[in-house]
Amino acid sequence: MSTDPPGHDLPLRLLLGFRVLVDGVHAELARRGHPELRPVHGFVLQAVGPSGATAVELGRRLGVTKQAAAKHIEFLQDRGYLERATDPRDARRKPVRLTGRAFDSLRISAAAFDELRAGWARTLGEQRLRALEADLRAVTPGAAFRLDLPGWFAGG
Amino acid sequence: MSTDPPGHDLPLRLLLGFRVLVDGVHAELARRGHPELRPVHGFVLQAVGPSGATAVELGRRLGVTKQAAAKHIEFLQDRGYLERATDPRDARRKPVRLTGRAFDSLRISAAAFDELRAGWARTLGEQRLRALEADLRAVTPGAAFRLDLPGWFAGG
DNA sequence: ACACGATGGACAACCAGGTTCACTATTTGT
DNA sequence: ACAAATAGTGAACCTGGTTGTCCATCGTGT
Repeated sequence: MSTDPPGHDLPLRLLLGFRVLVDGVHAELARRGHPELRPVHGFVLQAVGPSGATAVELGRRLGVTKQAAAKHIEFLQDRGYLERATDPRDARRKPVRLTGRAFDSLRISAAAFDELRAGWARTLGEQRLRALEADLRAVTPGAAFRLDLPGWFAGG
Repeated sequence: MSTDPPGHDLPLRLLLGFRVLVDGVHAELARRGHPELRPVHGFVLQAVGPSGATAVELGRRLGVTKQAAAKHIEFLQDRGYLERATDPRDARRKPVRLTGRAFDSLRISAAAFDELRAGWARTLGEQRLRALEADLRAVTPGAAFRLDLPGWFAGG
């Protein structure tokens, strides 16, 4: 009797929205000197954070194994986004830190996300956009971001 | 001067929302006799559709190569979700059709997505949810679903 | 002081999913 | 009739995830 829209439209739109925003940011990143960065790398750099992280910590934050985290570290270190440090208190730990280049990319990302959001605000109105954000927060868990998109999606 | 929320929250919430819905549907699918189906498979079955498809057509609909599509076909055929047919007009084509098992899984998925949507409607109110759907449609392209999530995200 | 368990890092093997390249069979069009 | 386009298949390769294994280092309890 109700004429509710079909439920399958919602997940599609959510994913599409995610892709639109992330693609927009990475187009800007590519323009501004970071063409090698893929969506996944932004999340990794974000997870490393200003205080750095070890492979184990990074894996925990991202919801993947330490080995998977180590592969990302190697990739980003090779390209100048991370640098290794040592921990004088614990010779086992080999924390990585963000380089200037990494901070530069994070600044560009943040600005691009803000600009994209402003575009949505122009389309929807700030009021509606805030409602959208609030509603999404209400129906999603507060949980941290999980990096295992490929495996989750396709079944690793 | 404005105190706009940071733009980076939006993509996270969109992705989280997608995951919540898809995880919910697949939990239900697993309970109802389809534990092997991964998120990606739902999209493949949807893309095959009631009228069937060949590997080339499927690849086009999903935005991946025909070889990638063929791998999905092989997987789903082995598990009884797809069956091969022949085209008497063109011996090159080997279209696949959905089996009864596939239709069963699609019915379960549709019902689960509707139920999940109803849950969101209970939380947000039907009004707000419709606004959310309309707003998402307004800021996302009408484009079809692209299957290349793993490669897109991590850089294949 | 020392042995033992826990922790961090690294390496190898494996699987999934995507890609490109190459090849065969069939159809279509000139 | 023959050449170009199309459908399917297989192989090699890349990435990113996993598990399993091993070694070095730290912390703890006896």
